[in-house]
Amino acid sequence: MTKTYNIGVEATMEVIGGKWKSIILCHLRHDTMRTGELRRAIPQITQKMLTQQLRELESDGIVCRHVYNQVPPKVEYSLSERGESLNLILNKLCKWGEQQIDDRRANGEEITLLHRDDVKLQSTK
Amino acid sequence: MTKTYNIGVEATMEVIGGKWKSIILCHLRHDTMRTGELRRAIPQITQKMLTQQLRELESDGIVCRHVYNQVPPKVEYSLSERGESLNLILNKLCKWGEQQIDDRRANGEEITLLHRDDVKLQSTK
DNA sequence: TGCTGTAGTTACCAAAAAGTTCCTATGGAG
DNA sequence: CTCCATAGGAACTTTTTGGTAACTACAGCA
Repeated sequence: MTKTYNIGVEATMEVIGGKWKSIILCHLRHDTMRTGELRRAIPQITQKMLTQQLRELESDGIVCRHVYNQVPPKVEYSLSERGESLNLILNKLCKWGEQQIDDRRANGEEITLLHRDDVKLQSTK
Repeated sequence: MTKTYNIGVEATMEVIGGKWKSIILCHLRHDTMRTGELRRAIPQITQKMLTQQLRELESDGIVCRHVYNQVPPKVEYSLSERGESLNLILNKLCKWGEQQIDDRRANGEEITLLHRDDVKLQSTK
């Protein structure tokens, strides 16, 4: 009945794993975003997956959902404090991937990165 | 035909995502390990998944596979140079998860972490 | 009146990931 | 001779994850 993890990384991947969550979180690093903005920022995601993943992130305490009571609906998402604590990790995950893509292209692979991240790595302190 | 990523983190998660890969990699941070050692270190993994994930990590250039030509067989796995470049990220993924587990337990959840990571975070330089 | 944009739900289906079971080969221990 | 440990493979099933299409509500606009 007690939830058991063997190693910390399991708990982390439970939160940021899956096809979409880390991507959504990377976008939310910069701004608070509306549902439609997120959908346009992640063109391949469907409305269903976007909502579903955001709901899970919300119930894990990673993102905040702010509903404006108006029609047509307006809902904004942003990183919670707990979500912000992932910023450094998200930055590094982006950078590492960019580096691999560069390496692979230098190696002759046909591979493209559409949006390079311009976030400066914060110091680890 | 050209492989396209929208954001760096996609490429990273392609490599370390899934239920087992990040766990395997965390264990290999410390030592070169034999197949059986890994299997014992990750009790819930099956032989099949272990082999499969290690093969994928190998073909992504993250781990090295060293086969000793002897009977009974002996095979060792270790992080490649590219794999080592994930060390800092893996450490942070572990630490973040541990922190969350602590928070959740402090919050009354029944939750256990069997193996706390004792790796010191390296400086980012 | 009918169309648009918004955020979301639902039922259903497909694909990917993971799990189960049984199989291989062989030197050495007893 | 039999059994063990080792690393892995093959066939198959189950579970999880992701995708499709059709639907809601309502203000604003022409």
